[in-house]
Amino acid sequence: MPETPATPPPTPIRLLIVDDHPIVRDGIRGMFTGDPGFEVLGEAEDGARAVALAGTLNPDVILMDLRMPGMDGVAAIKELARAGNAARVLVLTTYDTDRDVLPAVEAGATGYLLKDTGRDELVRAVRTAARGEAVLSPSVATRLLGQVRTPADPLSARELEILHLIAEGGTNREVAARLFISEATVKSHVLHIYTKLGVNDRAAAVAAAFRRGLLTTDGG
Amino acid sequence: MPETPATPPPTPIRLLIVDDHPIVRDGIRGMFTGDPGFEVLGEAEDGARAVALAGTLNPDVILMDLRMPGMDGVAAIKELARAGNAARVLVLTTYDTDRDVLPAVEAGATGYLLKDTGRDELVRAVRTAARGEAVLSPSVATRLLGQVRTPADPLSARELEILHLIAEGGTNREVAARLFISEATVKSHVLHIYTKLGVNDRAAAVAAAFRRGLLTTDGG
DNA sequence: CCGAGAATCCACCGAACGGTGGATACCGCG
DNA sequence: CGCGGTATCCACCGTTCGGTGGATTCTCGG
Repeated sequence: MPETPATPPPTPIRLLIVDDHPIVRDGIRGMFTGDPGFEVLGEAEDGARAVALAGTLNPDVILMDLRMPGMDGVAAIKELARAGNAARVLVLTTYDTDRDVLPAVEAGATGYLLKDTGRDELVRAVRTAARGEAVLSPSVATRLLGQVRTPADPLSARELEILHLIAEGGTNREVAARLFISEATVKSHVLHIYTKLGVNDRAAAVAAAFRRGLLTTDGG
Repeated sequence: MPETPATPPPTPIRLLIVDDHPIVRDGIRGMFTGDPGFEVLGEAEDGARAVALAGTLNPDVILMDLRMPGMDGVAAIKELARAGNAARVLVLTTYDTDRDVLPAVEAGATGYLLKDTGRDELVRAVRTAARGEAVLSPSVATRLLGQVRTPADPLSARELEILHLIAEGGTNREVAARLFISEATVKSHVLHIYTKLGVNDRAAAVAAAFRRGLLTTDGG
């Protein structure tokens, strides 16, 4: 079957891959290598390296992890915006907790996907992001909808500090002694924590905190 | 400098890659492709597929994720042992909670690594595992040492049930009404939970449960 | 300047918790 | 059969928690 006159091949979408895990970087690169619609410009293992490379290489889309040592993904997204870099940032990460999703979206990410995304879906998502259109994984979309309905108040530094001590089993009295404040003050903070997390007791507060990424299994 | 008479090239270590995330499978494969010391025989996205392929392909080492839909990694390791398959299983996963590490090790895994393992370390680990020697990431080794010192008692089904209700903020009285038992019974279970988790109050119990994988952020 | 939020603090009081020291019944295993 | 673990249940009591309804001071942004 004769073809219509050949049109020039479209300019490939140029990618930068940012992830602290070598396996993941290799996996992502492997998904796009060999596809003429994409060109992998380079890789970075943290946010600072990503910002530097983006300034040099001018990618169309940056596939960005969030939790990385040194400068994390959110900080990098902010820095890219501050520097006026035109690249679209597509977050690709394991975590869909509130603590991860919202800051990234607020920082300016064009998309947010989880690492269980299949190859075809990822390719489509990168194309969508390159056009400047938003792309969200279903669980992230659900979580954002939830946020629109019931916006969560962030805990203050002091409240977070007290939440950690509560999770270790500290009574209000022990927490007070630890922080050199009165037990009444601790109770005030505790009640504020409950209000913000929408719970009524310590156990539920701790659970909600884990689910929101405020407390983590690696103690940090 | 003249070389000694050439010895035949060593037989490559034959690998099977098992992970439900396409990105990760690609990444792992990319790490070994092109290295003449290894041959990637195939890939599987869950435990059942892994067992079937291992029976057909007879790999030397299986790189196995644990949390997968359908048959998970631990069940697959057990099934491989039951079938007398000689392949060494090197667990490669994101999670190092007690709930993940111990069952895998008990099921017969030769090694346990986390996905932040770099390429060189992973290659070394695969070689080690192929020789039948154990290989553990530092955090997993630490956790196993902790288990040897203070073996953890598993929570009974009832205790787990109550733990979930506590994490939702249920008082002992509410939990009792929910389960059609007396408040005294709930308190007995609660105290047993504390003893087994090594804590003294509900909040610490919930935190410990999340850290051990007994409670998870996806409600399951 | 004003208002909101964060941090600090108080008193009071009923509810709930944690600890103690028991008890019985059932099941599975050696 | 005996033992250990699980599930169920009790009474008592001191401690802690959660709720209520305040208060003051400081900082920051509009």
